[in-house]
Amino acid sequence: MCFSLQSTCNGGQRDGPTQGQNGGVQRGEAPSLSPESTEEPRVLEHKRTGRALEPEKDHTRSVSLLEQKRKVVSSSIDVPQARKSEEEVDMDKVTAAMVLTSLSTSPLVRSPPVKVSEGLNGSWKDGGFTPSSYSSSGYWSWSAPSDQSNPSTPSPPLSADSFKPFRMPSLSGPPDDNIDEHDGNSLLFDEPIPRKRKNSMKVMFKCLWKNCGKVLSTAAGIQRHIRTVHLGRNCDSECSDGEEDFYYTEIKLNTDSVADGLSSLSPVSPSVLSPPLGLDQRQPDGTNGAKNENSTTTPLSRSAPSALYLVHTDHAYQASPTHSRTQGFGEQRSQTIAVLSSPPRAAGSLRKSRGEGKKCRKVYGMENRDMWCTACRWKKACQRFVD
DNA sequence: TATGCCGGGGA
DNA sequence: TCCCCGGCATA
Repeated sequence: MCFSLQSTCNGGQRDGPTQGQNGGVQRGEAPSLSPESTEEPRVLEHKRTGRALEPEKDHTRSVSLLEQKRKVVSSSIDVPQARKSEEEVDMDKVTAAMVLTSLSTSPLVRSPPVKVSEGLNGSWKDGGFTPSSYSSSGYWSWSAPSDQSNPSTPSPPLSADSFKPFRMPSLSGPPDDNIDEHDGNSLLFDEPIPRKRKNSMKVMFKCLWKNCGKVLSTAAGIQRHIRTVHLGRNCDSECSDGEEDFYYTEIKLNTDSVADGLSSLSPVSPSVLSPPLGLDQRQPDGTNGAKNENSTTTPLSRSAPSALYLVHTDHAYQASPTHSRTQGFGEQRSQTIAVLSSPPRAAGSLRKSRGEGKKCRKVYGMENRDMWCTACRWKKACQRFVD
């Protein structure tokens, strides 16, 4: 954005020792250096120095010309009274038009609407913000017109480094960067980080049905999907027993670390979060045996990029007691989810819990290692003192 | 930190 | 297959 305002950008260096030498630009002299930037510095100087009140001059000049016209007309034309009043009516119209025109071009009038409705490009350019606040480190900032009366208004305290990556794209960026001035100030200069963090996690709901993996943004949507597509129920959620709760999972996408979270979670991508195979291996009565644990967890854990997203486990236990018949699966899924949150190495292995009983090591001690069972010597599961 | 033991590698 | 060990999970 500094391309056509290079001189102005340099001139914006307030504290640098080379101010006025870097490019030979002093603030306030920018208008004479770049033909393309004549309007912005003019507005810039408008309040600060009072030297260049071009819009108001124009306004005054217009009114003066109008007055002269009126005088000329009224004096040079000797018309009948009726004709004269008609002339006056015309002149009144012209006057009104001129006044309106002048008012509409006056920056004092235009500024407030600029703050609300205009985009950033028009804002600073037309007087809403000044290019003089372009910092020496090369980042745009701005100040409200009311601040322009103080030439020494310091730059915002926020370091420009943290501000640049977010601010610059906004000039041509998405609409949500089109923030109003106050919001922008608070966002950019006060606490931008919490705001960003707030938006950095995106909660999605992923269907766990085999070969589906559909991802929806709402729980209701995924429930409806499961109910209608997989469970074959065409009724509303009223007739649901909540079984669909077990066929989707809630995932949190960290949009900070995932460049394009949804692209990696394409509904047709089975590599990200494979639906639990155990789902289709449900026993006829709808329950799942623990024997499905291995077949369920292994493919999930091996393929899940657990570093990229977190699996929210809360609703895994939100099932009402009426879901007790699927509790086995609930437990299985909770284990699956835990696996997803773990490093890939630990996944897939259902490491049996550490035995409580004394093992050869404890019984015989390290000094009597030759008395250990073979398994213990080999650091395998003890065969002598089996739990 | 100590212990149990899985997974993997070398012989 | 035997043997050993790195490394992880758990108490």
